[in-house]
Amino acid sequence: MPELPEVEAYRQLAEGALGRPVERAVFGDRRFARGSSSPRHLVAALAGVSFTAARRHGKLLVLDTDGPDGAPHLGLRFGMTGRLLVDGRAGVERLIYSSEREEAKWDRFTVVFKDGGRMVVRDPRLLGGVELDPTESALGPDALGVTAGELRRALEHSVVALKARLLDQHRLAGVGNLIADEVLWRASLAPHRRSGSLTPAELRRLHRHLHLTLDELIRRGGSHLGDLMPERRFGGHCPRDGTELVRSTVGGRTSWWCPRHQH
DNA sequence: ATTGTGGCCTGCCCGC
DNA sequence: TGCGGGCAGGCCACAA
Repeated sequence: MPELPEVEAYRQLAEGALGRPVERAVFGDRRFARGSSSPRHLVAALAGVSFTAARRHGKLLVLDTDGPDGAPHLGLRFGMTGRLLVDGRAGVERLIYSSEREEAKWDRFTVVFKDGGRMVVRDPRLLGGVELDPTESALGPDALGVTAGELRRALEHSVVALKARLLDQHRLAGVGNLIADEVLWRASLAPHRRSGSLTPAELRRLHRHLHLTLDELIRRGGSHLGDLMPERRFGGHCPRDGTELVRSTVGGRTSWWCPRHQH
């Protein structure tokens, strides 16, 4: 599913859409419009502009424009099944939980450029969305560049489950369910640990593994390519010590973890 | 303010 | 072969 590594791949793909005047934008499904702007307003704001930068903040992809009225920013979210295509090329090949099929009705939002090319958000389940001028300040620091101090501030003074905090995009942006399980497993921390209970050593360990894991998954090419992923099922075993994994719901999400080495 | 819960959305897989 | 139910989780509205 699109977590930080996939959206980073989408961002790089979207760089191929920069500097190309937009002829028109089209909603394949009006429900894909998010935020306070109507689909009509969003489409009108994009006509004639060119994208000037493709930025990623957590799982949010932002395309800046050279538009006149304060240069509108286009926010793209991909939910768990959304893909980005530029001129027919996909940002990632395989997307777990989504479908490989090509259905015209899944093209929820399309930007047609004056050169004839196009950028498409394809999302079978409509869990993503397109928003004009998304409120980036509502997001926590990006997980890829988060400092140890920022991570500590995102987690301290809270009795909420550690994993729930890691998934809270307002505190830390970019970690989704699969990566949360992978990072906690690598850092030997139980998902239900109270967020504020981590010792300085555990915080350092978590910070180190967060960066190592994200770097590795970006290199491998997807959030579903972690070492824990193949065992995230009934009867699955810990790749480190062979213990049968436990499944529980933490922070409202299905969580798999090793009862022997994660504390 | 913080925190937890349910709903949205629909492809896919399973059992009957 | 079709059908119903359960499942997946990012995000948001809502309640306590």
